[in-house]
Amino acid sequence: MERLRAQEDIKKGPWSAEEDEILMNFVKENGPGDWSSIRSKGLLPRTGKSCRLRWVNKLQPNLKKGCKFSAEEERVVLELQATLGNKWAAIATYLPGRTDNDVKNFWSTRQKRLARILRASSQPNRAHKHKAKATVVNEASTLQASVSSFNQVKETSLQCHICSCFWSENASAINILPPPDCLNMGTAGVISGVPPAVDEHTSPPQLCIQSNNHQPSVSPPFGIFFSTEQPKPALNNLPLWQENQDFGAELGEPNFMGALTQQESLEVGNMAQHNLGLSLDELEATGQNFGEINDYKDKMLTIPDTLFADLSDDMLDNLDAVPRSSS
DNA sequence: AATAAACCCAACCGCTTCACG
DNA sequence: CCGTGAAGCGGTTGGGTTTAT
Repeated sequence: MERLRAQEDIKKGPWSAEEDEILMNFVKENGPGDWSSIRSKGLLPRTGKSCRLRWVNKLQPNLKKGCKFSAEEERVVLELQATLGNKWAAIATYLPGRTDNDVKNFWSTRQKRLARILRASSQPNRAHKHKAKATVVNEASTLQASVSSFNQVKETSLQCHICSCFWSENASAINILPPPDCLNMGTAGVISGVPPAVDEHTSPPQLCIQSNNHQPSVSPPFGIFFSTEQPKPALNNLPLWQENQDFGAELGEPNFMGALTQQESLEVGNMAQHNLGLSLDELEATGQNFGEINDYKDKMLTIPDTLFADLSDDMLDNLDAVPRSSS
């Protein structure tokens, strides 16, 4: 009975300014901890859990309030999410002024947005269907070659079509970030960079390479992640991100991937990765339409026509969400 | 101007981990 | 060891705000 009454005394819902002030004063005097004593001392009718959350997410100093994630923050979130998974608290430690809740909300919103854009871009355009193969082969091999050489030269410069690469050695992952202003065929960006000073105790060793002659108009994330444990990093041998594995479901055909061979699944999945990995904010800000971006992505991957031979019309309609050459 | 859709984010819930008696 | 409570974390929800139609 006592417990029941105690539960009824617990206040929920939005915090008032007065409650915030009481909590701030408590932390000022006692430090951020012993949250449950706030209620047991009768200071606030809130659970310790609620008090802690309020402090962590809203009241603690140095929080970035009311400003959107920057492109750099976005890049960090995407890179770390790919490496760490949904470890929001861990990811937030790399983003000063951001909480795990911030990162979580950012990611969640972004995923919804991607899903919406994916749907929106799925409008049927049969004229472009089945035309993926012709112009893309060379670019795919270019990327492949670049990845291989990058593996070997690491710290020196190299020529390729990719303008921005991120190499997280401890995570056994390389993130390739090709901004669309490198789209022009034949444009070779000189990539050079040196490993930044790294405190191995506070941050994972990371080599960040930026283009010398390109300031990406659409900054990362736009990436392919793969394990360096793969003996030969090749486009058709990349492990999929989880969201790629889920892509079949996104297409409205849960068994889509299952209908394909593993090799085909990998290719489609990585193609989808491109689609899902766009930096939407900046992409939209540039005013570029998705057709252009999709054209670009076409140049990065080869999708054999045979892939589509056995798919239903509905599935093909959905696949229009995936980049396809307009030529 | 009205309405719907999308976005944003505060706060809750449930689960796991950890510390302590 | 075991039980219990606190703290921490990730998932989810709901409501307010902004943007698009």
